[in-house]
Amino acid sequence: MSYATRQREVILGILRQASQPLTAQEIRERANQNRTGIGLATVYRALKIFMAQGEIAQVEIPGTAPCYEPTDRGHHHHFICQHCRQVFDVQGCVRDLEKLAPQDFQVERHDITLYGFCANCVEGHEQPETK
Amino acid sequence: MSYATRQREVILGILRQASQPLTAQEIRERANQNRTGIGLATVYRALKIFMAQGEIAQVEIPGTAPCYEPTDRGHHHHFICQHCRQVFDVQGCVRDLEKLAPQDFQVERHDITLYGFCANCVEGHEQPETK
DNA sequence: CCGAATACGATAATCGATTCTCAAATTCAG
DNA sequence: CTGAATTTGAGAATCGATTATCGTATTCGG
Repeated sequence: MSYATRQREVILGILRQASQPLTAQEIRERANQNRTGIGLATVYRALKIFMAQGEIAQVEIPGTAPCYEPTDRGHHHHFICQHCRQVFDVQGCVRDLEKLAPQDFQVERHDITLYGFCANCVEGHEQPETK
Repeated sequence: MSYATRQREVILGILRQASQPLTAQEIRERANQNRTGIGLATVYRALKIFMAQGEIAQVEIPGTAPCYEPTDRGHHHHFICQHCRQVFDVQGCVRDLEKLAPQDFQVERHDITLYGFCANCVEGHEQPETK
């Protein structure tokens, strides 16, 4: 009912090798760096299939196009660099988040997004400590 | 350089009276419930002006159109009902969020978004405790 | 009150993300 | 290998959010 194709392998491979969530565009660009053209439509078709299979998940970051990442990375959150706009994975979490919601509300899940400057962009922006 | 108009008063009033952040569409709908037509373009023009003045801020929620809320509500976060899709303000916060980021990263701000069912929608969905 | 500056409303235009279309290419069961 | 089912790529089409256009209406200093 579904064929295994070179393109889908490439797309899934790119997502797995990436250290950050990627947008559909970024996936296409990386796919085309090496081999021949993979169409954007194909990327979206593959993403839809992989999401249906639970292989990957969409990460929606305000102000950025939706990103995708493998689901096998466990519970984590994201850091967005205000300078280079890259999205980084952040391990770890905090407890007691559910307690923030009003009592009658039922919290199913949560997202934490940190904004700031990544290691590469810290220099020159908002110097951390002019020690 | 900028005229005070009935429309802008209405728009700002709606945002201030609302208990939740509102989308441009929602603002227009509420404005038109009572009086005569306020165009969507006018809503966007007013929002842009109020944001430039620091009166209101944009709240970007993945999967929802951008919302707007007054800036005088202090530090808080948001809860999105997975059923009715409404956005609720959540008071309070957690500490030590900065510690989640890698050491070389500089955290400037953060967003916490809770997802689940609001008080009105809990019944019938994922019953909390079939006690 | 007058008139220039500014804002309005309706709608068309734009924008970025995503989906659709369709002929050609690929996959894979037999 | 063969052919039916599926997928692909390129570009057109669509979608929702936002912005631009433009003739008319409103604001407000003098």
